Amino acid sequence: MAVTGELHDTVAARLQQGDSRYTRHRRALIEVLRVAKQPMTIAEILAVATDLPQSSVYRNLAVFEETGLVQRLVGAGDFGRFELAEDLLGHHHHLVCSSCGSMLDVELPAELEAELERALATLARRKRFQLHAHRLDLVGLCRDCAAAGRAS
Amino acid sequence: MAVTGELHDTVAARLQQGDSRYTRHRRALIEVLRVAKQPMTIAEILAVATDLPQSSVYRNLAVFEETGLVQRLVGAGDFGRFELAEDLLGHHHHLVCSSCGSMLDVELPAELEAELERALATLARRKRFQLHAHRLDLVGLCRDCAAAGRAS
DNA sequence: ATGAGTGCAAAGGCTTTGCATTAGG
DNA sequence: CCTAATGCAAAGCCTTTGCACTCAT
Repeated sequence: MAVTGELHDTVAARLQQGDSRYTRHRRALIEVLRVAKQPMTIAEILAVATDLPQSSVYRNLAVFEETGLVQRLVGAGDFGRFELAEDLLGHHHHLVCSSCGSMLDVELPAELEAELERALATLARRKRFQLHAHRLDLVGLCRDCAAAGRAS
Repeated sequence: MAVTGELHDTVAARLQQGDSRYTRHRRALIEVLRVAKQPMTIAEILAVATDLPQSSVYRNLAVFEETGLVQRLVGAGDFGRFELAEDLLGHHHHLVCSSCGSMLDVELPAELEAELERALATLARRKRFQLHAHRLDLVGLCRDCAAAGRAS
């Protein structure tokens, strides 16, 4: 969505609106998420950014989540995974590997996505549900795990 | 899907295949899930079945999950929710309330469901992903929370 | 300056486990 | 009978917090 350079400006601006500061650690955290090809667990983030103290990561992810800059997902394992929010990354869905727990971003064909949205809106209306968003995950084995032949 | 009476037989049979027993507690747990109109958290289960010790609930849900009789879901809050597996309950999706965390089962129009499945299969093939299942959640405000006007 | 952010370590809270006991088949 | 299941309480583990210090604006 936003160009690499723009991202940090967007984040900075959004944070300042809430009297929050865009500190070195926060910048590093956003950078980790930007570079990642997939939603990350906190453990993964800590492994990559060894200089970030655990508590800062937890606290800043919470701040980002409240600010709507980052969203928490849940894949196959039991841990949450974090990625940049959809308005920064664009709407998409996930390939969730039930063997290794990885999550990969994918986009639906625009046509289907549009039809799905229409249908869900209708369904929500019928159920008196105030629809804000939808999540669609494909669950199965990622390329690597399928090749490795493990089925767990 | 299965008629009420059949359910317990099905569960019993499935458990016996794995050298597991269908005990009083397990029966009670399945019954709680059967009666529930929506996926339940462990706290909710414990509140309803006050005679079930916590550790039994945890252990038995784990057993059921491994046996494929129950599946764990994650809604809006941070807790897992449990419901009978799809082959017992039928394929469906969820209305997830981001205010109160409740989850309600819903079915997609069969036509759309079929088309969605076709499209996802194609997508998976293209990504070399071995698709086993999909999850689709509608996120927003349930009828009650929307009426109450709370937006959190 | 001056309050948000940080860092360490302690506290918290849900979940899992150990072990002796009970009960299902 | 023999092994799985149970129940209590202890142990685990990820996450959250308290508090004094530091840095961004």
